[in-house]
Amino acid sequence: MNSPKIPSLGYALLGLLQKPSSGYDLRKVFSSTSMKTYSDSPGAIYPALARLEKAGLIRGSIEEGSGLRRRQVFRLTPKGLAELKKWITRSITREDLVRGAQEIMLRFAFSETVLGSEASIQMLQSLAAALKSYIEALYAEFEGIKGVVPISGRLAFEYGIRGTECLLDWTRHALATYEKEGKRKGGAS
Amino acid sequence: MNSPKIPSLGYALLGLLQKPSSGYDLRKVFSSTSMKTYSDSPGAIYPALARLEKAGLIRGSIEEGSGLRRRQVFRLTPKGLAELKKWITRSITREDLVRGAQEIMLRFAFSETVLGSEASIQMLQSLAAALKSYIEALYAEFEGIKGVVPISGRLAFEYGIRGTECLLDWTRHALATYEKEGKRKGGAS
DNA sequence: TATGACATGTAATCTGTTACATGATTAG
DNA sequence: CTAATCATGTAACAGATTACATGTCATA
Repeated sequence: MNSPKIPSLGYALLGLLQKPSSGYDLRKVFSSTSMKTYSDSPGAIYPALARLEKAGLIRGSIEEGSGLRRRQVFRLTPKGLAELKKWITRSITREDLVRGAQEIMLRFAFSETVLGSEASIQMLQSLAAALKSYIEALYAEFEGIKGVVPISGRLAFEYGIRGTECLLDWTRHALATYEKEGKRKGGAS
Repeated sequence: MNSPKIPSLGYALLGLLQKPSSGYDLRKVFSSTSMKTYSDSPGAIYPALARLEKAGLIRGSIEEGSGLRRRQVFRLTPKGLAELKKWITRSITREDLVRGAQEIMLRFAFSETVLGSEASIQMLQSLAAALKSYIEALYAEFEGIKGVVPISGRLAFEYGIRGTECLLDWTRHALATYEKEGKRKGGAS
């Protein structure tokens, strides 16, 4: 129906709202933890929450009397949870990889609590497949340019390859971790 | 005087304009090469070029008669070259690292042709120092959270560390490469 | 003559940044 | 009483995305 493209920040908020929180709580998450890549400015958070609420993905309720000032606590609606699940389970494309690992990691980080560890494992497998084909393409492009660019340009491109290979290594490490956990607990989910 | 904050795309354009190019040429670079992270849409490129020209950093001249349609070729002005140099030689901060490696790599890729290999080496040393301190901080934060997040969250954080360590490894590789090159040519620039 | 590559641009819209504004409550 | 922290928001502006508009030249 109406899917007016939710930006990355919107999904970050949906994921964090698995635990009901106020705008201020969310800002603190962005400013104090490792999610500093997202803006903690009120001019970003509050309008984004308003958009999500207008789209019916979250619902805010004012909490009075807890001592402090009026606080609006937001919760995921069923529609919001569905949207979050859809986002996490989208298969990983070349475009996702070109944009960088950040959004992929955000999806992965939420995958387990939203959908369970089988979903995390599936995401890792989809990621590994996309990475292998991407790395091949990068090597092919490298062959074409390595003679015609300065050393710094060649090295920068090499980092592009190394970083992607590092992500693939991590993927294998993560899969191995889930395998171990699965055994320890004796099975999936 | 007037430094109304040039966005990343602006610097990418300045760097590419070391070789005089038209807007269309630049778009092709963004759409066809490894710089796909930047938008190749005319709605991004042409206004960005207009801003740079208004700021006196580049100058466009219409090239007639080369067979095809009117083509406006842009060139760096001395002011633009100075701005580019300033951007490349800025020391690397924690904020730069948090935002990701992309802009750092862009600066590095241009450093050699704009300022020479000594500048590239200095940038690598500055980067290595910033990375070492950042990695320590990441490990410290990891200790605090690894018990309280789900496996997928812990793994995502681990990737943050691994990716940063990978960048540090690359930095050493790049420094070693310059050392070898320096020996082969018998000294710096 | 119609298609596709070359080449440049504009308009509407969306999102984020920066800075400001407001006001309650708590600690000193 | 004053400052800091909690908590929410708005307004002006900058920049990107998407889609559209325009027009040339080569080729099939």
